Amino acid sequence: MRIGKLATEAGCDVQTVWYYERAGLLEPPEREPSGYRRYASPHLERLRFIRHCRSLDVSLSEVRRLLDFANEPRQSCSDVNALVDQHIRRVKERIASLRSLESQLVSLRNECNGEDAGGVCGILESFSDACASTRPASNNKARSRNEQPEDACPGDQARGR
Amino acid sequence: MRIGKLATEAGCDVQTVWYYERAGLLEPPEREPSGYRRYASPHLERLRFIRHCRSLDVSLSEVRRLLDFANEPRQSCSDVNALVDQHIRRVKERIASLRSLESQLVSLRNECNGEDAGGVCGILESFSDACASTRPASNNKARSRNEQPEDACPGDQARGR
DNA sequence: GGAAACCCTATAGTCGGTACACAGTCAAGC
DNA sequence: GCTTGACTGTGTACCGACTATAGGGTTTCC
Repeated sequence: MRIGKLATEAGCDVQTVWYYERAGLLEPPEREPSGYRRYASPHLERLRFIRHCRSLDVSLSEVRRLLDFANEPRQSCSDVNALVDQHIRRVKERIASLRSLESQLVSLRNECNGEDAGGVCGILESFSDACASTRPASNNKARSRNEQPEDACPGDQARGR
Repeated sequence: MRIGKLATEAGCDVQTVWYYERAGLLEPPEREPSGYRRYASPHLERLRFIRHCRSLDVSLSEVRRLLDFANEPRQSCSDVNALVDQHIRRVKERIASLRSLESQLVSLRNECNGEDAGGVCGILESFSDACASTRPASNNKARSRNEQPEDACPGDQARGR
C-alpha cells in the first residue's frame, strides 16, 4: 500500500508518517520505480503501535525504547513495567500540579467581586504578588507622571507604555 | 539594575528576559553607553507579573491580553473574569483527560503478570490493538522467515528489522 | 593589567507534529 | 492522447516557551 492508505488506516496524517520515518521510528520502506513508498502490513502495525502509544501520551523517545525492548524479547517485562510505572508517576504528578493550579485559579477568580470596585480589578491586582496586599484600590490614573513608586504594578507600567 | 539582577530578582533566566523582550511582552529598556540594558523597578514588577502568570500556566498570549486589559482600566473585570474562567475550564478538561489516561495506563500495567510468561510481554502486546486479543502468547521467534501474517505485531517487525 | 564575571547579538535546538511551496506521478474521463 | 485532479515526493518554515551555543564586547575585582 502507499503512504496515503497507510496513514488513513493508522488514523494519522501523511506528514506524520514522513515525520516518523525521519525520526527513525519507521523503517524506510521499499520504493516503487516512481519513487513512491510501498508499505506492507508490518509497517501498518508498527505505525498503529506508535499511534497507540502517542494516544497514551507516551513520548516518541519512550516509544523508541519500547521498540528496542521488543527487539530483545528477554527481560522486556521488567523494563516495560518500569517505563509504564514511570509514565504513570509522571501523569499523577501532572494531575496533582494541575489540581493545585485549578484551586489557585478558582480562588483568584473569587478575588473579583463582580462589579468594578474602585477602578482596579482584583484579579489583575492579585496576579502581581508585590502589589496585592500593600496597595489600596485607588484610581491610579490620578498619580503624577514621574512619580513612579518602588512597588509599581505591572498594570501601571502597561497603562503608561 | 542590569539584566542579570532583574532575572535573578524575578527568578528566571537572562535568556528568558531577552525572549520576553523579543516577544513584545517587556518594553525595551534604556541602554547604558556600553549598550547594556538598564532596568527600573516597573520592569521588574512587570516581569514578576508575567512569571506569576506563567507559574499559573497562563500562556504568553493570554498574558498579553491581561496586560492589554490593564491598559484600559474600565471593563477590565468582566474581560479578566472571562479569561480566567476559560482558563479554569481548560485546566479542568486537561485534568479529566489525564485521569482517563492514568486509568488506561494502570490497567495496561496490570496486563503484565510480573514474570515473563511465554516470551511475550503482555504490555507490549496490549500496546498494539490488532494483536492483543487475537494472538496466542507463543514464542514468535519460532515462525519461519517469509511467513509474515496479516496481523503481525510491531514487536515482530522490531525484532526482525 | 589580567582574569573572571557579566553582557551583547544571532542563531539553532527542543518536542511532536502541521503547513506550505513546488515538482513529479498516477488514474480516470473525454 | 490530453487534461484534470488526486496523490506523492522533497525541502523548508512554523508553533510555544523557552534553552543553548557561538563569538564577541564590557565591567569589575584583585
